[in-house]
Amino acid sequence: MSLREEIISVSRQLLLKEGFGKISMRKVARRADVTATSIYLHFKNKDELLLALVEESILKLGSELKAALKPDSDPIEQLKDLANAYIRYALDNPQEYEIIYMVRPEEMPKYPKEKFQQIRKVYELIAEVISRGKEKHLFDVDDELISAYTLWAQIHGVVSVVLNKRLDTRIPREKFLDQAVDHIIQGFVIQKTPV
Amino acid sequence: MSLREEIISVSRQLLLKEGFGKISMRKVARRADVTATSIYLHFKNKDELLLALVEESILKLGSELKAALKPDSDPIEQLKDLANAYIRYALDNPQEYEIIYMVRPEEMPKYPKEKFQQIRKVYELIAEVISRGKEKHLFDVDDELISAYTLWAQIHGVVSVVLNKRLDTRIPREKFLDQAVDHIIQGFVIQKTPV
DNA sequence: ACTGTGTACTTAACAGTGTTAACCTACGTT
DNA sequence: AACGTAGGTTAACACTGTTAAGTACACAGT
Repeated sequence: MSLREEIISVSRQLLLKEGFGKISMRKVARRADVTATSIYLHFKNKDELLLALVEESILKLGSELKAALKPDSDPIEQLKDLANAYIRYALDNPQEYEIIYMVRPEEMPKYPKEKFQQIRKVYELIAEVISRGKEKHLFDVDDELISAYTLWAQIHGVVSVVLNKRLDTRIPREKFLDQAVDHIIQGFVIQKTPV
Repeated sequence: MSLREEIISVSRQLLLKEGFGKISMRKVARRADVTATSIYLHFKNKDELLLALVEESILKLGSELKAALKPDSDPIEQLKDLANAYIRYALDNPQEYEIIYMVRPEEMPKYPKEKFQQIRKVYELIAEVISRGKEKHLFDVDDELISAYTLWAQIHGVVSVVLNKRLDTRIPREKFLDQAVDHIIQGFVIQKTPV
């Protein structure tokens, strides 16, 4: 294993054990049995190191979503499965999820798009499901890519409130999550009032 | 002005100018013309200082929402106004908004509830609108408090994606926000298919 | 008038942070 | 044999949050 890989592996361990906020160059270096400055031979700075972890986490999230997508279900069920898989991943792997949104390198705006093509693939996965539902006249959407982002954002918000411990203590977490998913999905489907 | 107030005021200035991540005890102290240790006479630690700023921001957000609520509109319109006011506040005051969600004191779980009663009032503002809509058979909700949290969470997610610059460059921001609000509101209303 | 108490502040220090400049050393190529 | 370079090192800079100990001063009780 190259030192670069070793550094990432050690950083990952630290991420899982203590969260991304407690990753420090010196701590990583110590566990990789090198000096802190050596890391700079393989990563431009700390942001780039963390970004490597972000990429890994996005990939993992993407594969979880892909695994949750049953190809024969109807689009509404598929969307629900995707939402629940997303929530499950986030709550089961809070550290790995958080780093995706919490790390914001300074140069983010002008960051090479290639780095984010993996995340686009995830969006397109959602967009496809929405497209299929639109064809079947199940979903009431205008632009499916925008809708995919909207769906993602809404679920992220729900997850984020739970992870940030901002949920009212009176509200049971599971009930909140279930009801949130219902509302979110309902925002996309065309509803037919049973006459 | 007491030193405590002066410290908060200076911290606020720093928050607005550089964001919450760049607030440091020594920087605050320097601008308040005292030493860093003096801050500890008025705040238990940095988290408590930041929490004071969080409270201020929540209060401000709350009053913006209250101002946006036209008492004579129908609940659907009211909900839309609240959502848009929320988004406007967050995008116009990113630093003040971010600190609300980004600061997570270690002892958050067991944090005194009183501190968060202001934010509860905001939730209850939303919950009331939802309740009124429920009475008028406009909204399809189970528990209105949970729905209020859900709505909040969804909007936060949408805002957060924009603020974190995670929005696809192909997607125009305004269109995304409009469509997101539409979807979110639609998730709450009972739709009647025009026969 | 003298002593004591408490408040509000300071200085000095600890243990850590990201990052850079300068240096060293071993290996592969010419 | 000489050179260049890849991959590491040490030392240092300028920060960070936080604590222990010390100081200066106002006010109260005797």
